[in-house]
Amino acid sequence: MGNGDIKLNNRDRAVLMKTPFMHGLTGNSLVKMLSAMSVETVSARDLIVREGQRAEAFYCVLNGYVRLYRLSRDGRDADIRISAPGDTFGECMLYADRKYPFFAQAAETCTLVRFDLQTVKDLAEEDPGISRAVMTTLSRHLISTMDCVANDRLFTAPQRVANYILSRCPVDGGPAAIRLPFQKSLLAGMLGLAPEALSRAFSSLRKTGVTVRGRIIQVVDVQALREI
Amino acid sequence: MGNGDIKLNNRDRAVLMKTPFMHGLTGNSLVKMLSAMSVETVSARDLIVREGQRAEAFYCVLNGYVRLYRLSRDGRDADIRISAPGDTFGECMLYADRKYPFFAQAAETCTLVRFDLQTVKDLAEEDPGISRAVMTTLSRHLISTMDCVANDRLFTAPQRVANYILSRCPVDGGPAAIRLPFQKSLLAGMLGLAPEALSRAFSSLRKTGVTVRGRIIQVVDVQALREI
DNA sequence: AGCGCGTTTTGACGTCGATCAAATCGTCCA
DNA sequence: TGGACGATTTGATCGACGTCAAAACGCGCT
Repeated sequence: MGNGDIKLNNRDRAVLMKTPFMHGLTGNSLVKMLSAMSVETVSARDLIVREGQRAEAFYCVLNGYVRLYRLSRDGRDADIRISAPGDTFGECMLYADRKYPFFAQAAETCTLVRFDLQTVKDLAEEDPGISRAVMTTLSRHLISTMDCVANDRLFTAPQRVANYILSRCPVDGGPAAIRLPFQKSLLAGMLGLAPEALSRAFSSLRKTGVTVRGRIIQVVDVQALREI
Repeated sequence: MGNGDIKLNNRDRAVLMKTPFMHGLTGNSLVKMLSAMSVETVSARDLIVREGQRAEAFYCVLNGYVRLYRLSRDGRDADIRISAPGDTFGECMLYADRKYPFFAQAAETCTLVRFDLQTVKDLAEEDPGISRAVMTTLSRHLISTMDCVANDRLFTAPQRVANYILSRCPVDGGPAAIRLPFQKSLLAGMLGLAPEALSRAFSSLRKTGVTVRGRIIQVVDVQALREI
């Protein structure tokens, strides 16, 4: 703890500084915040937090992707959220139960910043800027999680995949190509699908002009995807 | 606006005062908060907010139930959350987009308190107690919405119904009876089911000792429900 | 360029839940 | 108490998605 961001490379530092937690911090608050932070590197498949474990920290992803999920008694798992670089997770524990309500697992090698919950909570009492950062982050997460519920309940697999593609496409209506930033199995979990269902959804989108080769997705007509 | 809580009956006032927004407020903040509030009564099926509408307020339910939902292009709707007495909704707009991401509809006649977003936002800057209330509420909503995603993805209809019953049963393991506080169709939407599916889930629970008559649900053995 | 392993795709099949329609139930009112 | 109306249940059918197994692919390695 307390080793600050000294070891961060430029890219990681830039990601961290763009988060609301670090963005507009004044001198003294910044110093204190740095003392509440430490940097961690975890390997693919490592567990970062366990459901039911007492919560003492929340995390910011600098590099890689983290899978938040829950298990059923018979061992099946369901993803709740995928945290990308710049995202935090576990910040909902600042003002709630003491136990994590999910597992967090590194989907690949990840660089994380760990924030001590109690310290940040204390800081938030003094610095409205930090409170604001917490509220902003919580609000966004709440809204995106509500989106997730609505998507699951309203849309079929091909529609959810189309929505995902659209969310990563430039806004114009013409052709586009995107590169998935992670494995398809992770995308499947993110959309609440089995990998096989994701694969079938992609092939059902071929007739709408979607071509998939490895992680590259090409779209003939972005506008047409919207009509699905 | 600004008519305060003068018109509230005792029950409604008690509900309001138990919310984190009003609970520990000091004199001056309390006065200001009161000036940001107004009381509204809405009839069954009235829309309280519309998706896409510019957000200028959030709400606290004092009486009745409010359905937050989204529509698909072809007119189907999906519930995202049911707000019960004591719950707030729309508070995620304090630090996020300006447009509501859902519709809110009174499921029955409701009494609500309307909070002006900008005023509360300004108040939160000065009063850490208010910030704390916002963060507490957002955290709880985020966690319960994550629970919702996990439930949808992990459990079948009968399991979700069993979970709901258990969440409203006294903790001990023996027999119990509960009364649904709303129509079954609302419960169905809450659990992400069609009303017919809820009905079938109830009847599939008969073999586990669950009896339903109108809004009364009787459970022979609470412990047995947990094993489903 | 060829090999080898983990990921993804495809096929076959079963189950769950949505949908539509019709019957029944509950509750409110006169 | 008898209706009447909306809510709920039941039945029949269908489509979407999960699961398991096997084939194909992609990618990194030498």
